[in-house]
Amino acid sequence: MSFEPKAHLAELLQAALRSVAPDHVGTEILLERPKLAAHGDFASNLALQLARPLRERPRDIATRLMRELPPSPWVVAVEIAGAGFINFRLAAAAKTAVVQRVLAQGQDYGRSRVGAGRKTQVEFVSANPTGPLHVGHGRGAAYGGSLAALLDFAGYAVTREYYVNDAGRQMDILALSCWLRYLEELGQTLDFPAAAYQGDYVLDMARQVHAAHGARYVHPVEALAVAASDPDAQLDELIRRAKELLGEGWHYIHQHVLNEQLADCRADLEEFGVHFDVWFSERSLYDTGMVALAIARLEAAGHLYEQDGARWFRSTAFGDEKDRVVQRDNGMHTYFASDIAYHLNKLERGFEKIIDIWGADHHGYIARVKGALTALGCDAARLDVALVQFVSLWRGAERASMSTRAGEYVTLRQLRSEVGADACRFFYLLRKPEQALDFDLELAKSQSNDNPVYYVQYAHARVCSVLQQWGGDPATLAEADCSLLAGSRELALCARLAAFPEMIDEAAAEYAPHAIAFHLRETAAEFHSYYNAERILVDDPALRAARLALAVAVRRVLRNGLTILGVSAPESM
RNA sequence: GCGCUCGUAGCUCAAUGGAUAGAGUACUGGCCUCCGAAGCCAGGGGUUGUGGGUUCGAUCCCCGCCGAGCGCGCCA
Repeated sequence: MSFEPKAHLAELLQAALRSVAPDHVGTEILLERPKLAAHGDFASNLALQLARPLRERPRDIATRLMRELPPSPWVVAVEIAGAGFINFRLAAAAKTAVVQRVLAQGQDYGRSRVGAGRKTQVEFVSANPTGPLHVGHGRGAAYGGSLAALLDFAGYAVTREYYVNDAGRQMDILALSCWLRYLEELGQTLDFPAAAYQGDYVLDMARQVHAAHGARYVHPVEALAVAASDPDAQLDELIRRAKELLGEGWHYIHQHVLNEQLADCRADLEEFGVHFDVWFSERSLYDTGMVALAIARLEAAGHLYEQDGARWFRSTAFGDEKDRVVQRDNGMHTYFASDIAYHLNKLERGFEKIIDIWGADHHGYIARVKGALTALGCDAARLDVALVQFVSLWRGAERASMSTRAGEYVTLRQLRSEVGADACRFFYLLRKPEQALDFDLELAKSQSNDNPVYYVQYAHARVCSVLQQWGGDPATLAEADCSLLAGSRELALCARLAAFPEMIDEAAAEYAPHAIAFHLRETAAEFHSYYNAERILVDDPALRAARLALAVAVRRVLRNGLTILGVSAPESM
């Protein structure tokens, strides 16, 4: 039986609407599950919505709608309440049928087709491969990974992509840092620039180069004596000389540090349960001429101009605050230029929707990227940018430093090892992305035992434990007579299970995986409550089977939800 | 100064424009001879920063103000 109460009620209301207000059949039929049991199993505000267009009192409209509702064996009562809500009470069988539905659909329960297989790309993390990921990246990883899984579950054809910034100055600085450490490692004395990367991982990479190639890349440090007007200029000059001195060797070191950092980053994310389908190289955009092509297209369309020796994109024509440089006076393209090419490339790959997940500090970028797409004749509405607010890390009352350059920050690895991957992901996802997050390490560590994730996992493990105790074959539960589930807690649980697919659709539409975390916590709470109030393994075989079926359905929903969140569903803990 | 995001219980956070704003945590008091007490039950806790506006109805939408974070580079 594939009967679904919500869809059924919507049909009944649609029929009544056709009869009562034929001119307004397009009115959206909304059905919600009331918070209060006194308001029935479903409520519709249809009469309230019609009040204005019909110029009639909501309660009068509700009365007429109610009179025109086709009779249904699944509905036992219809009431008008409050300002004009129509409240429905369902027959018990209509409520408990969800249990068999969950058992039959298994890991696909909750999966929907709203995405209609539309090609969708989620690009996230995309951190510069210049050092270990920190807790801020962790939030982006948790959010992006779960959002991608959520959209996949909702029927979109999702590609998970990481944009590798392997073409920029930051990579040059890392390569330089590695080489300077290498020279130190070989006994040379030099002033390691304060603006270079200080972290120990740079030293590790330098030792690898040493071990593999000995003194092959040694050059006299006298050539590196640079008069420092300012730190940035000093670095640029050092990079220039390093390239000159090393020749091909520079490319080797550059590639080496890139490979090392990417491998480290990928392993880190995989251990966090976050997988990417595509690692897209920024450099490839230059190598294949895509950047030049994109800029040429903007030029041809008349959106570029020269000023102060640089080439500018007139982004103010598309709502940006100021025009933006795409090519510097030294001939180098800006990061923005490759980003234009990248987004153009994304659309050319046939994605109907591209979702960028950025740190909140990049919000000023949205207008210029969308502007560039519009200027290129693309539909900028196909790009959605989801901003993730910052994570500030605290050790008790003390704020932890988060400087990548200085190498002083808490890494995602540290966080995972201290708090655990499951707890980390759940903690990240327990708030919506636009909310700033204070992550107190002391708190996360000391409270890891009553972290909400254990609450949900515990409910899952409990069901497993009961099944083990029972010892029967869960497959036989498909024949259980679920109409025996008549208790208020049992019916509440059934309603909770039935709401899972509805929640999935809403969460997907709003890019809000945190809604899953909250829903699972509520599901677990109702199960714990039920478990304490009633015994599942009762003597009566029929009732026992019905309760076991309900428990297995709860376990299934918990497992399906946790899977989307990237959190494990342990059988014991 | 301008722009983006945010402001909800002591603390951390929820709530497609809907009915009496909800959880967790902390605090107080109960529940294991009974399927896992990482659990359950009960209790107090709020002028949703503030002042207006829109309407049948606003935590949500609009405007002002206060406060916090971020951005405003030929860096990424």
